[in-house]
Amino acid sequence: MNDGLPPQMGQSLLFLTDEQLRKGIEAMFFAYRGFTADPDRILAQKSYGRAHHRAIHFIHRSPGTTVNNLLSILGVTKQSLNRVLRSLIEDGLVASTVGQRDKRERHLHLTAAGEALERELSDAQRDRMRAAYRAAGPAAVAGFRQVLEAMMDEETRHHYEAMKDKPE
Amino acid sequence: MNDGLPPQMGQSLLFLTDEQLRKGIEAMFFAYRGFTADPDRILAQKSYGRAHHRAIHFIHRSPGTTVNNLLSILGVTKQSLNRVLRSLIEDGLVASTVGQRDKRERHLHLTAAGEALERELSDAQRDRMRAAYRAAGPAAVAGFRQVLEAMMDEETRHHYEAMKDKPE
DNA sequence: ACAATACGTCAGCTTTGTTGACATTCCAAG
DNA sequence: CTTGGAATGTCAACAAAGCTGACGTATTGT
Repeated sequence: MNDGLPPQMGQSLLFLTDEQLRKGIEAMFFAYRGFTADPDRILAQKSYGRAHHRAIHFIHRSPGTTVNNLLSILGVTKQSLNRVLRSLIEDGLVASTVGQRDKRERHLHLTAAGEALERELSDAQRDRMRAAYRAAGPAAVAGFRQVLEAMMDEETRHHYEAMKDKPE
Repeated sequence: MNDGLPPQMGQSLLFLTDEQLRKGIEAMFFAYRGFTADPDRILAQKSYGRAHHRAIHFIHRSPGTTVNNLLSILGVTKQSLNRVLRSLIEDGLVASTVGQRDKRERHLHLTAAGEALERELSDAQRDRMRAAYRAAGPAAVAGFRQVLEAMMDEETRHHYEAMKDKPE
């Protein structure tokens, strides 16, 4: 339990040592690779990338979302998103419809084919997540989420909270 | 507490619902942005990228490591790593010395300037990590680490475990 | 009428990943 | 001892996906 740390250090602060923080940083780096590995394999077969996955995920989560809204969630430029979106629309995975109230807006939806790919990707990602959750147990999962939420940028956390409690 | 889930579901498995898994997936995505944001800002000023940060981090952790070893830790191709390494060597942040036993190998070390940048980057990253840890508390941090470790690939976890307990 | 907004696009650049080809070095089989 | 294959690392060229900047168009709202 003792990591060779100064015994005069308050016992309750041992988890804030540089050593503990470094382990957390490396865990984050290595875990993120695992987190993306399974979807990446599926995407590579279809010559898509992670950018496509992100767009598909959030269009699925917020059907009818506008380009601008997606932009601020993903935190990329419109030129960058547009490249991805264009290929998804051309391939018939995403439908873009002109807004009724405001005709400048485009509302984005997944087509049946888009939903199918979304399910394939999220199934793969959830499988790994489920295995990790099951191995770690409910208390660990609660801590996991707490730390991740505390790690987000202020603005990012707003996006996260906003879609946190949407019904499936 | 009840998320609108079927009441006949075992109480202990509520954390494994698709809904909970999706929240974890999104938390992971958003948190990783925060995780890299501070170092990214520093790196941009010096016209380096995340790849440079990763190389610097692991050379700092394992001084004298070979290119091949670094390769398997980072999980990229040697050509990709080489480009990054070359610029770091040209800029005098990394020293590459021919192996004594095996002259094919190059042993990598950080120079004084390299150590200085490493410290600047890891200080920035640790600050955010520390704030998150402090906000979440020691129990949450333990759970955080447990879930991340369970999320890694088998081979990746070996790399993680191997450098987990090295002295600073 | 006019400024602001939402979206799309063109051009060009950077980072960071990829494959392919190649030089050097080591080691082991013949 | 030589020689051929494996291992290590480098150079070249290409692709994905991010970026900035400029511009066009349609629509909205003042």
